[in-house]
This record gives sequence, C-alpha cells and structure tokens, in this order.
Amino acid sequence: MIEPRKLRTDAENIVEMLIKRGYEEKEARDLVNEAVQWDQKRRNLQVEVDTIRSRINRISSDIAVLKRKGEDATQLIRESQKLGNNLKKLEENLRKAEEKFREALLSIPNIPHSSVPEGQSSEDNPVYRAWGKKPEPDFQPLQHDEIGEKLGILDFKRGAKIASSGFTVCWGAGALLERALINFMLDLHVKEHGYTEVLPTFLVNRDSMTGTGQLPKFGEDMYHIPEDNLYLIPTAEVPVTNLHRDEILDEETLPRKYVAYSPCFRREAGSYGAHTRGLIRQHQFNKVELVKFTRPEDSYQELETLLEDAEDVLKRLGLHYRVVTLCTGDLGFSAAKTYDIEVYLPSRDEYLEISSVSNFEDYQARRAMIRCRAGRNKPRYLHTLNGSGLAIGRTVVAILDNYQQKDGSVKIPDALIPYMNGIEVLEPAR
RNA sequence: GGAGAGGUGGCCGAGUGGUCGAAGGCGACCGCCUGCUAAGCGGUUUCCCGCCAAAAGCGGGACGUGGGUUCGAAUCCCACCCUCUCCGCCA
Repeated sequence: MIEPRKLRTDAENIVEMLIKRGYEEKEARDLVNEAVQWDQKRRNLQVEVDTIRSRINRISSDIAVLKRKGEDATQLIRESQKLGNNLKKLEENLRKAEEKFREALLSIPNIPHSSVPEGQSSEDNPVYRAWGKKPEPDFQPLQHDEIGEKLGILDFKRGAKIASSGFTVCWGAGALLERALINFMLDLHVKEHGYTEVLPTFLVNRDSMTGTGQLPKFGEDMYHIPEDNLYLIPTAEVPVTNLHRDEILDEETLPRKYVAYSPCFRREAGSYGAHTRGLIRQHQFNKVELVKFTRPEDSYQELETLLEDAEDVLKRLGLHYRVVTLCTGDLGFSAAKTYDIEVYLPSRDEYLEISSVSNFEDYQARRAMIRCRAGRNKPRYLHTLNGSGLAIGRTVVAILDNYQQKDGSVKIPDALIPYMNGIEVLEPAR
C-alpha cells in the first residue's frame, strides 16, 4: 500500500511510475484518479461525521448533568435524536468511501526505487553480477527429471497418482538430498549469517494473507480450506512477515533477521509450459526463506547483504549463477526493488531463477501495520525484505544438472557431504 | 467434539448504562535526592483517523471482532473469533 499523502501531492509522479511499470497511460490515470477521488470523498465525509458526533457528545454530557440534578432533559434528548438520524446515513457513506479508497489504494503497486532500471520485460533485466564459470561437460547432460528418474530418486508418476500432476515424491537418496539441503541452508544462515531460525505454521488465516499482499488480488493462486477459513502458505514469507503484524518493534532490536524452512503450496492455475517440466514448477515444493525487518534508512544496505547471503549458498555448492536486477516492467507488484538469482543449467545452456530477493520498503508494513519506534518517538512503518535462500527443489534441479557425470551418476557437492549420511555419489538404480 | 470460565493500556488488574481512554499496582522514561546501587520523592507514559504545509492545537474513534438497543455502552442484547480449565479423542 502506497502512502496516501503521496496520492494527494504526487499524483502525476505515480501515474508516470505506473507507465514505467507497463500500464497504459489511460489505465494508470484512471487508477490514480479513482483513489484520489475516494480519498477526497472520504475526508469530506469524515469531517461531517465528526462534527455531528461532536455535537451529540456535548448534548449527551449535558443530559447527564441534568439527570444527575433530577431535572427534565426531554428537550435535549429530542435534539440529539434528530442529529442521530442523519448520522446513520453519513456513517454508512463514510464506511463505503473508506472501503472504496482502500480498495483503490491496494490496487496500486509499489513505487520502484530510483535505482531500478527502466524496461518492458525480463528481456530488459540487466545482469548485476555473476559468479563462477559455465561448466563445459564433454557430453550432452540430461535434464534433471530424466536423471532423477534414472537414479530412482524422483517419482513424478506416483506423485500424480497419490495427489495430482504437479506433485512429486522423492525416494531414498532424493529424499535425503532435500533434507540435506534444508539443513545445510538453515545451518549456514543461522551460524554464519546471523539469522534466527523460525519454524512457522504452514496454514495461515485471511488476515495474514492480506497483510503480505496475496489477498485479495491473488486468491485463486492459493489452496484454501473453507471449513476453517485457512490457507496453505505459498511461501514462508507469509507467516514469518506476519509474525510482527500489528506490532511496534523497538528500533534497538532492528534489523531482525529470520530464516524459515517451509513447504510452499501454489495452485499455479494456468501456468503450464515448456519451462515447467520436472521439479521446476510444482504445486508443492520446499524452500528456505530469509526475512528481514529493518529501519527505513537501512533497508537498501540490508537488501545487498540479503542478496549476498542467498548467493553464498550457491557459492558453497559450487554452482555458477548470475544476479539480475528486475526492470520496472518485470518488477513484482509489492516490491520496490528485486534481484533475481539465476543458476546455470548446462543441459539447456540456460539460467533458471532460484531466488528472488526483494525490498518492499514500507509497502507490506503499511498493510500489515508493522511499525518501529526509536525511544519515545512516534511509531513509523518499518521496511520488510525477503528472499529465497534458496528454493530447495530448484537447487536439486541445479545439482542434478551440474554434477552429473558421463556414466549417469551424480556427485554430491562437497559442502553437502556432511549432511548425506556418507553418500558421495548418487548411482543409477538397478 | 462436550461442559464451564474468561477476553480491559507494555504487563497485572479494577470497573455492570452518564466527563472512564479508563482506578490501583508493576514496568519504562525524565527530574530530585544519594559516595555507588537499592530505596524514597515529584512528574511523564496507548494507538488510529480527520482539520492543518507541518508542529501546536482542536475534533472523532478504539476496552477480542462485527452488529443491535439507547439521547448516551467497557458496562445491556445477538453473532462470531480467541484463550484457559475439566472431560473425550489423539501425534
């Protein structure tokens, strides 16, 4: 949610921002005008309602005085009743205007940071930096799903049988590999990067989904349990960011850095295609997520270190990757700035997104009412950031793709060996 | 799931229709006092919205949430949510 005051004073800049994000000029203008108008209306109504209320309050206390003295108050009571009649209608209008205003405000995306490059689509995302070199195997590597099936560690057929397509079962060393990656990443972020481990709930309520921005706009992407009105989380970002919903944190305790493992559930309605084979786009996958709560003035510095913390995982796994800065046209709805980390897949000679690291500034904090305070100063909205550190399924994809050998076996990266119960190589099943 | 109790400020806790945003206490903060610490004394201490460029100031709202009754609701009524205790069930 953007700052309401910016709407009043900076409407033209917001329209320009929307255009940079890829909105048609008319669409952008309408969106902003809608919000501005409801804001005006709501403020006018507020003044009216407050004035009447103020009168009624005064009369009420006069009535109290009369009654205590045992005198007659019918005159005042009648007057107050008359005022109250108008009030109901006005209050109803005010409530409506506020709702419309909020709706309009929620449909305006975050303002990109000044350092975000302009562009139309992912084609225009500049490479921020890269690490490692493209491996050059002397054979044609297989794609991860083929290797996974040959090794007997990934079972797509049975995933579909017991659940539905888009679900996968891991067997034996494959299951162990997922677990090893989760533990490796959690340990790294806790012991070396100073994050506090959180094991959140995997179901959350409506307020939480609204707080981080999944609702109301993206409801159809989530699994919902109507009997209890709970949602399966699409990412640990939701429960972890909402930990501090409606709280005011002492600035002394910032930044707060949390790391959480969770499975992630996404309906992925209508997103099947060439790049979704195997583990790449699943209805359920594991992820280790990093979340930060920071003071406003620190958030961009914290974004850089958050990015570095995520990159460190790939470095230790010895996987070549690059970091791209999302351009204005590709930036997510609530983000002010996002870096994607893309890991290299030799089998396709392509880069695959494995982490997305974002600064939301106060956009989520406003929705979720997460604030901070220095000493006795007034509370202010803090900044939230998050990033995958990393997506486990896609890390398995990258390992199978990069570490496979000519004979069909797959080496385990050195950093993972301590977590693999003595397994150093995945051998094909017989 | 059944029965009962209860949800009030950072915390504890009073308050059952009329200056109650809320007594009292604890904590915190600021002064004073004091070799230091503790104690003591005095004061301060919720948040949201609006008017205003902003501050000050003023007005409105919030006692789990949403409705209702009333001139007036923390207090009465209804629904929902949550917590606790006991029973049942169970990893």
